[in-house]
Amino acid sequence: MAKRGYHHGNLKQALVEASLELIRDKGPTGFTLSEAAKQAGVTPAAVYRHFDGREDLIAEVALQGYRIFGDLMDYAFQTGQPSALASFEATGRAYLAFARKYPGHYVAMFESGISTQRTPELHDAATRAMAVLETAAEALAAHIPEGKRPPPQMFSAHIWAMSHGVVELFARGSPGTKSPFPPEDLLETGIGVYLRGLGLVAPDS
Amino acid sequence: MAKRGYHHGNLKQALVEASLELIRDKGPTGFTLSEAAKQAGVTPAAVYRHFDGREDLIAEVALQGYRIFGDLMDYAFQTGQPSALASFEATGRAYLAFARKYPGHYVAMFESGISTQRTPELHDAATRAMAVLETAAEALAAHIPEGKRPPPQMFSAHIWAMSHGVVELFARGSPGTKSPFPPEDLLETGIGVYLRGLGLVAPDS
DNA sequence: TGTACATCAGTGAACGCGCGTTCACTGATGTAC
DNA sequence: TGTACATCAGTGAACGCGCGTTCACTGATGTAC
Repeated sequence: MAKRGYHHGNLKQALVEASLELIRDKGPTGFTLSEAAKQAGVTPAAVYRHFDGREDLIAEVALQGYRIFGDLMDYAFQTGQPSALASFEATGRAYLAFARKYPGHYVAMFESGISTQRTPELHDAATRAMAVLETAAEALAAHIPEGKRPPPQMFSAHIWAMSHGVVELFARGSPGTKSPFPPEDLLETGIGVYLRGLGLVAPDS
Repeated sequence: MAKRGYHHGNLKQALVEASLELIRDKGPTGFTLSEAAKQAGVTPAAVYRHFDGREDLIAEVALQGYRIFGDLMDYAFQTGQPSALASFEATGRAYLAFARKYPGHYVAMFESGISTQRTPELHDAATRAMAVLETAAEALAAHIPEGKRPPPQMFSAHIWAMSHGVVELFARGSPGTKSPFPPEDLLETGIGVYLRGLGLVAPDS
């Protein structure tokens, strides 16, 4: 793929991909700029042609992650249309699917400690991804009788929290905990019960 | 408190408390054995009189955390008795309360990457804490018509996941995200909707 | 009460290591004429 | 097509740093007699 020789050809992206693997395998703690450089076949100093340093490299990984995540959420949302309910459920599932499919990005985004406020770009990408879930929640809220309607931001937050919790506690090998159920089932049923609680699903489906 | 002089008097616990502060302030990444020693007013080498090394020190912090957590869960459970519902809700709330009140312990337990399998002691303490939530879930399950009763482990997992998600995403300053609502409210309403979905709370309470 | 001595919790110096970062440099590429 | 030269992406050596860990040691404590 990349031309090899004195000039790498596509070092920036090669570094991102090396970082992705390292972050996935060793966690954000274990990730080092030097090792990422080594894995890309290059001197640590070369990294500074493309990034401001270690943090900046992680931030780029996270940025790409948020963009992929946003695309995935968008796609899931579209998949469920025109049903507000189906769209909402699909976006919930997309969270877990993303964590599974892009573990390196996921860790860079949610476990590396980098702030989404770091750059406007990063903030935008993160906001956009979240906006999809909120849009889905708003559409769903329209189906709830006006008087008893909670703010849509609130239940998008609930679903986001449950998704995140399921991923952290049961889908990643975190504290050696054995998951009592497949995470996908757990999230599916959790969202199901929740939506029933909102009166959006028949009690006896 | 502690006698000062050549002999510290209570160095082991002093190290645990220094670690607690460091972990709280700098995260598990920023925590170093040397700095913990320094903060306890002692040479790094002195740490090895009481711990096998850096990891072992973190593990002790986590162990104490799990014990406090277990006690808190127990207490919350008792508080809600004899109502199964009240007990269950109280244990859910206890998770967030613990994270707020013991942030250093919380981080050591859930974000430091140490495994609960590390020692039998640690495993026992972690298991015991979780067992309280499961007991509460079992008692609650008895109130659900037998046919439509999901396994109690499943909804204790749901509540655990939502609690954990709320803490990680909204109660800790993690990715610079502004919480749209107070975490306590978010968790309270989230659990409320969920329990309604289980048919355990009247739809119009 | 006083002395001898074992125990043990600390010191402090040293280590090797890998880290992130800097710097002057050099080799490859691409463009102007 | 060929040469001169600017640009730029890499090298490699060096740095200072703080880390976790080890070791022989020493000072304080507490117990036996």
